[in-house]
Amino acid sequence: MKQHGFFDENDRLKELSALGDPLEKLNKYIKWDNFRGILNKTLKKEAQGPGGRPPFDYVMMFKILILQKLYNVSDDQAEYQIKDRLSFQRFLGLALCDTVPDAKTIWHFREELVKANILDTIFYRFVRQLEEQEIISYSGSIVDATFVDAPRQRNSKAENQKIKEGKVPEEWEGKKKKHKKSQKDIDARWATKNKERHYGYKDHIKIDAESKLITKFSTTSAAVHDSQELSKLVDEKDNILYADSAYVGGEIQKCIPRKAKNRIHEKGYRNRPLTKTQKANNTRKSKIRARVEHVFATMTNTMRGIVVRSIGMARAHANIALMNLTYNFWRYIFLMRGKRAYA
DNA sequence: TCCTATCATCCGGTGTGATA
DNA sequence: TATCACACCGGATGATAGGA
Repeated sequence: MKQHGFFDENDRLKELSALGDPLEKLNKYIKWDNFRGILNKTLKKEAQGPGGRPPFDYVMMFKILILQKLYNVSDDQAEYQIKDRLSFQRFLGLALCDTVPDAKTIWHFREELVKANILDTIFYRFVRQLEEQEIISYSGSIVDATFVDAPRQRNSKAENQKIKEGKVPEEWEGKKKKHKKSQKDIDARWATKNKERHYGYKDHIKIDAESKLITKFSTTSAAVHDSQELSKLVDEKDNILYADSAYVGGEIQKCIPRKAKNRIHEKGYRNRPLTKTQKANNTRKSKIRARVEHVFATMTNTMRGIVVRSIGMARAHANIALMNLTYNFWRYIFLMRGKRAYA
């Protein structure tokens, strides 16, 4: 395992002064044992015989994945930081003398969850808990998307052309080249926004306007337009729907439930600019819609970036699900801690 | 002692930033 | 622009730990 400096002193001080001990609060407010059932059901294998080394506690392993998303650390870093930090050990319920899972064990655990495709189930199970507690009200919903940058590939033009066609370049095929193929992301795509180039995926989310909790999400490559995923995000629970002008269009209106009030921004066109009234309407809508930007800001600043380091859509989707779930945990402890009007 | 999950290590591969 | 060091991902395999 590699050990190297990752957190500088400023990080530590910032964390201590601004957040107190967030991990302690995560343990206080999140009922981790609620996830034990689904994790055991999915991961526990039938014993093939007597004996065998016992696996690490699945809930503890799951908490490690949340730690990784909260602090944006790799598997190797997670192993090192758990050994190094008492706050991490306390969060996981480990004593100083306890064995810490190897970086590869963490990788394998995540891989099992990806293969079983249960991170969505876990995410929506937590959303249901929040609905039952009436923390999510659906009095207003906001839809938006953000780029999730992935490691940029250095493919040749010909290789990129093949990938665009949905094929795998021949040079990556074959027994000898299986390592190369496993390192190549053929699902991530390029996209440009505000003259900035992005490579990777998109996290399309719907949040509850009042609590700023994520209630639904979907993932695509970065090249898919925001509006294409709207139908997957809206549902009958939505009463008022907010979104920016990227979601304007004839087909789009069809997927909005009839009872839902449409508060999507109006869009100006060439030779048909917005009127003063339309601009004023957009400004009024913006006051609510902007709340979704706070979600992305928390992910960028507090959770140290919206990125994935994995390869392929399945793993990226799992990592994005974990990221959204971690954000919801974070937001939940904030709401529970203050017990004050939502900021 | 057996069985098997996990560990340790190696290898192949990519991306990024510093430097010349 | 090329090269290098470093950090990291993903997979394979033999060794090891620990319960029955």
